[in-house]
Amino acid sequence: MREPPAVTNDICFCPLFGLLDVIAKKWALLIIAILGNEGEKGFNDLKRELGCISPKPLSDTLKNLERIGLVNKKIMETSPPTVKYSLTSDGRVLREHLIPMLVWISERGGQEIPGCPIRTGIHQERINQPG
Amino acid sequence: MREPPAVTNDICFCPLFGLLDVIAKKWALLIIAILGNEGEKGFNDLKRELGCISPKPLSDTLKNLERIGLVNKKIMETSPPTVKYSLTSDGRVLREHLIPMLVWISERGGQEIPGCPIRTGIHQERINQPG
DNA sequence: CCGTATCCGATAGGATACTG
DNA sequence: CAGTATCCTATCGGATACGG
Repeated sequence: MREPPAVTNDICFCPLFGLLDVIAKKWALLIIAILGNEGEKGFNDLKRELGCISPKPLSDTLKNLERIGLVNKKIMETSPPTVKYSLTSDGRVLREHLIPMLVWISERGGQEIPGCPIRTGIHQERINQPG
Repeated sequence: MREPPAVTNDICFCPLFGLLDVIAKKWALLIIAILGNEGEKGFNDLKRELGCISPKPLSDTLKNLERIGLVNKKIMETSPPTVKYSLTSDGRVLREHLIPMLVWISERGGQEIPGCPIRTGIHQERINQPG
């Protein structure tokens, strides 16, 4: 990115970029939305609910979300070890802001993709339950 | 993207992707936020306010936002012609959902970038005025 | 079950120069 | 002023195979 504006009077959005660089991506937003449902989820739970994501972008996104403190990863010492992802408290706050936006987007209607068992919109009850 | 899930019981997020593919990017979100301030803006107004964006991504993003009906482009037949970008009514609705999220993000604090005249947060009055 | 490794294609996005 | 053109790099993200 080019040097930020030098003049002090200018507004600079850099304070937003630490988070925006991670969450302003479709998978990240959906993961935050989904993680608030029904408590903790495993890697493959998420993969299944997202429907069409490859393991690599899911893994990458989860690591980034964990790094910036929105997602918590818990490893239980069972055998085999059980892994559970959940939102941190910050993640839950962010989600509260995010959900109305996603609901509106889904209600406005999106792209129809051939072969997709499309819904008229996201089922609000699926993304609006307390985490 | 891989084929969406075939089983009807599965949730599919495809309805979200038409919009998400465009707006789930840092520049798009900031442009929607800024365009709601102080009425219409020209290309270089936006460029200046965004602070560190190259003309190509700005041009690309504006075209995408216009294509999906969130941004309106008006060309006035002055000489030289005057171009003004503004939010459509849908764009304004989306922005209403977006702003609280951006404000929270900026208040939580982001990345400190060397050379950036960083603020403790976005000035809420700058992104919260009626469009 | 939970990923990592690898490879690959598509695209976001930056720098710069230039045009009407 | 409002972009377009060109080139380039980085990264997003998919597919598949594999390992703990």
